[in-house]
Amino acid sequence: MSTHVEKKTSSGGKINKTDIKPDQIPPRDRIVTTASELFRMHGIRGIGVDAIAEAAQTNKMTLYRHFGSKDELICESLRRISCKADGLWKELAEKFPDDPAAQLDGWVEMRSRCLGSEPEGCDLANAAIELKDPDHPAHAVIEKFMIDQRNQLVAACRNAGIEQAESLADTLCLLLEGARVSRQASGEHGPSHQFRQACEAVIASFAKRSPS
Amino acid sequence: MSTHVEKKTSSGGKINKTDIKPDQIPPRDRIVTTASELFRMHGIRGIGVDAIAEAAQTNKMTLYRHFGSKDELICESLRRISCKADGLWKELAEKFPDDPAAQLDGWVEMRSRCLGSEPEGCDLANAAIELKDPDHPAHAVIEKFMIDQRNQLVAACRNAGIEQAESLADTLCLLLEGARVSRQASGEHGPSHQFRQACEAVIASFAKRSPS
Amino acid sequence: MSTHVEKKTSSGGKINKTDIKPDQIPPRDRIVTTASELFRMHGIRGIGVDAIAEAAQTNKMTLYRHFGSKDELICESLRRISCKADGLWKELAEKFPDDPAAQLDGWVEMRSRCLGSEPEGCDLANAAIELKDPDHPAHAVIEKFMIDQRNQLVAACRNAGIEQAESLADTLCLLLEGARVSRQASGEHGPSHQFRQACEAVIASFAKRSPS
Amino acid sequence: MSTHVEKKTSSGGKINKTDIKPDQIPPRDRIVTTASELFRMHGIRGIGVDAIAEAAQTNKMTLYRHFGSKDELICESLRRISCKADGLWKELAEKFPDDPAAQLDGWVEMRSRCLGSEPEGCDLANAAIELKDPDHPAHAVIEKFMIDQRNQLVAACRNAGIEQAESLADTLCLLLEGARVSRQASGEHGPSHQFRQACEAVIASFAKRSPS
DNA sequence: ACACCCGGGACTACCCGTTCAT
DNA sequence: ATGAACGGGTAGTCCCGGGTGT
Repeated sequence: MSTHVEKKTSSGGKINKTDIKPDQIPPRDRIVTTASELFRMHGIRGIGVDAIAEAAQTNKMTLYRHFGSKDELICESLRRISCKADGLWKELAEKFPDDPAAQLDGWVEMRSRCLGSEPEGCDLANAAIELKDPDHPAHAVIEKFMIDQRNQLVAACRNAGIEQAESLADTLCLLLEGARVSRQASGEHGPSHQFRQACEAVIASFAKRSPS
Repeated sequence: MSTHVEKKTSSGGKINKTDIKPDQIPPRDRIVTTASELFRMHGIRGIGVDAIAEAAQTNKMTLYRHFGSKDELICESLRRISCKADGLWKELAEKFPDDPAAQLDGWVEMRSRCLGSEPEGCDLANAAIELKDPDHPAHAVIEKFMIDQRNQLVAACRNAGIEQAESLADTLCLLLEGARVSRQASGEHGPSHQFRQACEAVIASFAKRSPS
Repeated sequence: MSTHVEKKTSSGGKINKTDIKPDQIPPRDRIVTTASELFRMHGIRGIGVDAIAEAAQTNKMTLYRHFGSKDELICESLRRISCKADGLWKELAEKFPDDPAAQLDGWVEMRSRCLGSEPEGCDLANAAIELKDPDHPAHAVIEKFMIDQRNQLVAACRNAGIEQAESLADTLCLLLEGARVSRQASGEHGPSHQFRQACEAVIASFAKRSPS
Repeated sequence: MSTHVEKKTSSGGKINKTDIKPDQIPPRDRIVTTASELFRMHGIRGIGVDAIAEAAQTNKMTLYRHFGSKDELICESLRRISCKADGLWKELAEKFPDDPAAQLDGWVEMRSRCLGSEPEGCDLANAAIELKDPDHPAHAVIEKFMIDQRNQLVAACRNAGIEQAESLADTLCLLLEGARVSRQASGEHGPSHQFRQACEAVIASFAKRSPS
């Protein structure tokens, strides 16, 4: 497992056009970012702190001064990811102000596109599956994230005038998680391709029941 | 066995032929069964061949004579599980002969009950998530299983008179996988509790569109 | 540990620093001590490195890092035991200072008591019997030990004023080894019970011949 | 176990003494003899049934038909050896008829010579040391042998007019066993060279106390 | 920032006692 | 009756993991 740490984000994400040094960003951030990426690629158990430190262009000791244990790093990594996911709703709100239904549709659209571009599925859900031990501190992070996601979805549904917002939100959660895991297990031509249509159908079905 | 200190033959002597034999079942089966269970409990990466051999009341060498590698054992274990899952459809067919709609409902019912009793979700899907390496031989097994499952679901839908059987089957797949992973990530009070209602609603929705 | 299923770090998390630490003593010492005990109980050939490592609360690799081979471990174990036996003479010298005859009697007394409390006999002698291969490195350790033991016995005899110190020492050696092996072959009611009286008689006999 | 002893005669049913074949002796005997020798050379645990069968110019199956288990073979081997040892006393009785004292001296002489020619010591005692498990059937054989040996020594002593025959016999036993084990642990120049003199001195000492 | 330690997982080669198919 | 196969086991190797002291 050599370094091979080239940032593939020249196309999207962090644009660092000004920095010649890749390490202008503080080590802590570099470590978390690198860790997240490697966790996603190889699984949490599949990558070691050694490789993370090396890929982050630092050393194990610095890593341990910042995090104390791999478990802490895992948690921090998951926390960051969940923050980034939160930002997504703000984007939608900005993109479709005063149009909750469009926000909901936008969510489906966005998630649907992610299914193609991010075949690794949901990092948080994957972590939950990989970390069987229910006492692992990551589970708290995961659970909180899941609740937040659902709440935001519920809010979006409610704003969109859906009466049974909770039910719809739950259903959409199931479809999303299902599509993500199905993407990993069955490939891109499996049931996950049905995600968008299923969402739209379900939303339509719930909207019908609700007096708009 | 803590220290293997009890020898059986040259030092232990006696062994009346009626020695405790908890293992009428051949070692190979014991190993696969035990492995499946331990994989489910601790994850594939979370359990070692040594522990499997010990739990199967045999030793590492016998394990390796039968399987050659842990990867082979993983594949065999997944194959068994997928066989068992196949049997499930036969059960439904026997239980509701000549009533395809009831079979479909029975599937929902059965899956719904499993969600409560088997919090570890789908072993195959979990394995797909844990085994990131796309070249891992297990992926072939998993993919085949997923296709089979989907096909059987498609057939059931079609038999039940659904016109867009593929779409419904895919949607149900998504809901099921989603519910299973959500069960692990969010606990039993998360979106997974919505599985049954969602399935029923979706089935009803598809049935409506199909002129039976 | 039956299944090693309890992981410590990545899945177990928490580990408060005050984790149960029954092992202030370094692994190397634990291994040697444990090995000595298990060798004594089950014979050198009767116990495996795996069982030793497990009983020493470590693993095979650590064992091999410290010793390189089971044979080395055997040698080290025997060396330790022979050191402990050396300390015995110091005890006697401290207990009976300036009274060589009492030291000799004390030796008989002590050995006699050991016959009852340590039915496994002399580890070094047993090892010599079990390890038939004369090229085994343990034989050097054993031989050195035997010579040392005899020399100390000779010195004690000489200090006690015995003229034919070598002969007496050899005879006492024979009686001791004989008693120890007889203890194992014939039980505690066999000839070994005669050890003390035989020693005393022999000592008296040699003392008589020596004009003090 | 079914066929006991096959007929070894090459022609008809007569016992043909003109054996050209070296394996005129029945397989069972060959096996036991070979086993005894190999056990003595490599230790009981140090040799396998495979090697025994091969050395006895037969195969494992035949061995197992005759003995059922290695443990049985061990026992039989030890039984034979103990028989041979019994014969030794008869020899002495024939050699020195009506002279018990000479028989005792002869015993010492003979044992002393054996110490030089048989460096492996007493097979029975060695077996007792190697087979730590007290439940091993061999221990019964060993114990019986030891008792017999002691009894015969006691009888010889008593016949020689020793009053404290038991004490002397026990002492001689200790010296013999001690010499044998010392021979293995310390080599031929160790305390075992003192065996003869020690025996003679002890006998003389006991004889003195007894009114001849 | 390096080297080190302990731990452990996967795997190999070989042996032993026993049974079975031939 | 003979060799192959089986179930069990042990010594030993390699590599990587997390964590610590320097």
